[in-house]
Amino acid sequence: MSVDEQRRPARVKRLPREVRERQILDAAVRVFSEHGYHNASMDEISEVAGVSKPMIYAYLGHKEDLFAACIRREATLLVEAIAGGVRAEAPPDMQLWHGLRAFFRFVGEQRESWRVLHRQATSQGGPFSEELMGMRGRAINLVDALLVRSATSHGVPTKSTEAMAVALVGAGESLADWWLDHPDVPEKTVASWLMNLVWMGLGDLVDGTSWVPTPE
Amino acid sequence: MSVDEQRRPARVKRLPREVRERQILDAAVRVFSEHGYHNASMDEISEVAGVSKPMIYAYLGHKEDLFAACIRREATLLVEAIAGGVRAEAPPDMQLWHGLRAFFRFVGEQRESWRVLHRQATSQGGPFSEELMGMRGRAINLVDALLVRSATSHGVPTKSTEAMAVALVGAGESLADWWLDHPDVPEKTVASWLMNLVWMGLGDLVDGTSWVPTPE
Amino acid sequence: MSVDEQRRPARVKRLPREVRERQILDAAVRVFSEHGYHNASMDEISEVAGVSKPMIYAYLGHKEDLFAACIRREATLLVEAIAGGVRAEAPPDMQLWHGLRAFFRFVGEQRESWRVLHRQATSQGGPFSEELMGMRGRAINLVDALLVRSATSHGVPTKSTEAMAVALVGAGESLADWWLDHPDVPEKTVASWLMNLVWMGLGDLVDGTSWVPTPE
Amino acid sequence: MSVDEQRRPARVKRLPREVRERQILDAAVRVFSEHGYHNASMDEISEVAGVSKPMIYAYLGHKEDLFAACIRREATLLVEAIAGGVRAEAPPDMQLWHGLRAFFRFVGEQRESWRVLHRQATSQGGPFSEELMGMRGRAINLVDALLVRSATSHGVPTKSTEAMAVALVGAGESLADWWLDHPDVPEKTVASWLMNLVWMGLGDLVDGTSWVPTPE
DNA sequence: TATGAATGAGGATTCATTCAT
DNA sequence: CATGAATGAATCCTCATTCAT
Repeated sequence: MSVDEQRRPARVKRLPREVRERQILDAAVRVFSEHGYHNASMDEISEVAGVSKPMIYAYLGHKEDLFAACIRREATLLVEAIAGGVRAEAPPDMQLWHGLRAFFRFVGEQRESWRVLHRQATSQGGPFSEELMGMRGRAINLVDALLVRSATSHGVPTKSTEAMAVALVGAGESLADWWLDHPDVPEKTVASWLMNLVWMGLGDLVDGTSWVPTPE
Repeated sequence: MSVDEQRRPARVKRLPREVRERQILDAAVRVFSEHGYHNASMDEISEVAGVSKPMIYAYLGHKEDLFAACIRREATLLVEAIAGGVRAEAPPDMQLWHGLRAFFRFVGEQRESWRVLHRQATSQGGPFSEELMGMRGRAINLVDALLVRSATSHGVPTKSTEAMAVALVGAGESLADWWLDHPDVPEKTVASWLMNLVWMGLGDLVDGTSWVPTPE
Repeated sequence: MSVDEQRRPARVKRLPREVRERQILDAAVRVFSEHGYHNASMDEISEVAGVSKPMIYAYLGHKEDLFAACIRREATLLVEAIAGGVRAEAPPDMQLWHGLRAFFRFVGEQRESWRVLHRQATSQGGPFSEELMGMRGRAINLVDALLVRSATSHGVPTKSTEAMAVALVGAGESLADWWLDHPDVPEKTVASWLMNLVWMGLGDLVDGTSWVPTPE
Repeated sequence: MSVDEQRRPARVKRLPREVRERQILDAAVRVFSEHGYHNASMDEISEVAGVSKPMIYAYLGHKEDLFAACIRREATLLVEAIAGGVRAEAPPDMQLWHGLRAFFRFVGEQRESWRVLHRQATSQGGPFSEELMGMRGRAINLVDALLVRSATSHGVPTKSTEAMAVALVGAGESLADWWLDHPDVPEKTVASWLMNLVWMGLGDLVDGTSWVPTPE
């Protein structure tokens, strides 16, 4: 089996639309993830997908639409993966823990998806940000909700929780990237590092402890 | 004074090379930050710089080189800003605190620089990553060093410090972005949020406390 | 009944060929008239016709053929309309008069047809000109015949009649276009304007009067 | 001298902008006139002009702009030609006569220009119509003014003059086209035919004579 | 008979880049 | 030192046209 056959689906004729759409999206994710949005050419995507360009345009629209479709699909997968990992009835810390593990598992298994979501979508302005920032925002809200729940259950003011959530999501993204370059570290370990950072760092939300600069 | 005159330096002839280079870099940072690397055109840069394109090529090379030069300059400024804020003789926590404040001050004051560094450079593959990732790496190392010093001084193993540093830098970036959209929050507040997250979260490095999942 | 149903024939299966062809031609005339030959897409025609593209090709051939068929049909209608208006036994002037009235009636009632014939067909080079120019030529010949008959019956030379006929047809076309933008003018009025111009202008054919430049 | 050299200007380097613009417009008129707006490709224009496509875009903008520029230039030439032929102090009939002669002279000498103006521009909807219809409108107004002057100076109502002018312009266009296919007829002859048609046909404006249908 | 699926081929447009002055 | 003039090389996108069912 040649490399080409590995990379390109054997060019099969007359498939139902649904299948072709998936083929195209797969190819697009691969190519966008590899070259970035701008350097990815519709030509290469069509070649990788084993489909002619007109089909891409017919089924998924312009380059922007195609990219948005990629993001939408991958982001949905990610969110579902995380949601699938969390147990709603568990206490807040366990919820966060399972969410983190699901997140890192996703990143580990779907490298290309993650790269498209994090690297590419974040940096493109305009129409994509909306699509993606929506997803990111949902993630942040989720974490935020967790923090608020923890905090209020301890009678602590919640003013900074949104910012905290933002910080944590950023930490997670950054760590995920780092992990991609250090594949030897087991997923559980990375997750536990972040969990510790997060949970301990949120001590002040829980017990009111906080660091304050010593007056100079 | 017209808007144009504000934006474009009056086209003066026969300036020394040094000056021209600064003009060009200023323009490039502005344009890259506004449109992103790919959508920035050399034409616009030359126009904004008030310098003809051949000059740009003569002084700063191809588009990639120019972009790298922008990043190099801005990243250096950022690193210097941070370094300038830190006092070497202070205890680790105060060093981190001052570093954070300097970082947020830079972000607040040099929005365009920050956008180029964070948004643009991160997403471009290839030659820029190297340039930028180098800088980012240096920041991470700095934080790492701090963590290591704290940890070792308490006899705690240091295996995870690099990852921790990565996470913290990510949290900082993410928070900085968030802050750009919430300008009402004072710089000191944002910094203290992150400081608390960081410092408390690092508790385990210092005193061995850590969160562990309850066995299910 | 929705707008779509008004515009598109309900997609019925297994119609006799004749009916399908009419559906297609109707749609084609509509679309060509609206967008012009080049900007009309086979896709839109097939959609408007409520028929799949392969049917169009099977029944009416390539785009050019289809366009030619449109022109042929509409031109035939126009010629028939005019012929139907003329009474062969009437004197030349009354024949012209009735022909003109029939012509303007057609233009007023079949705007789309007229637009396809005049605007689109005229400007497309190549295969259409032939089809259309044939029709136009027939119209011109008709007028020409009338002029010749009038002239010879007065013993006047007929050298310029063809050119005169051409001029008159052009005047009619131009006036018809103008009329489309001035719908308040009654058809009879427009017709009489042109009739007067024509008939009086042909005075020289009839009685030998003519305008000659005064020697300078 | 080869055919190519005849057709394409020898590719000369580094000409001033003005010259290049004229070269490009010349080529564009030629190509548009030959293939029509839609079938004319920017590639062919650039080739005929002996200039690369980017120059065309830099100097004259998009295809639409280029076409509009062609029309504007040619229409201006035509109008100037006619204006140059008319003597303002002459009586109305002589003015019309000289205008007609100038018009036919222009058509005879600038076949390509005429084809672009009449065939192409007329049929393209949208942006061109405006440009051209403006010119055509001016021509019509000119004729109209002449008619009005003649009519009022004879105390005749002027209601239909605009329509008459439209008809006459249409007759002129049509006759000009016909003439292109009958080059043996001398220009003066064609002009006089039209002049007679016009002037005699306008008799009713002047002396109140008119044709009326005999009641049936 | 009728169509959803598929594509070859070509067209407009835009840049980064470089001469020649 | 400085630039107006010029282009090669892509890229996105669309459309008429045709299989295979």
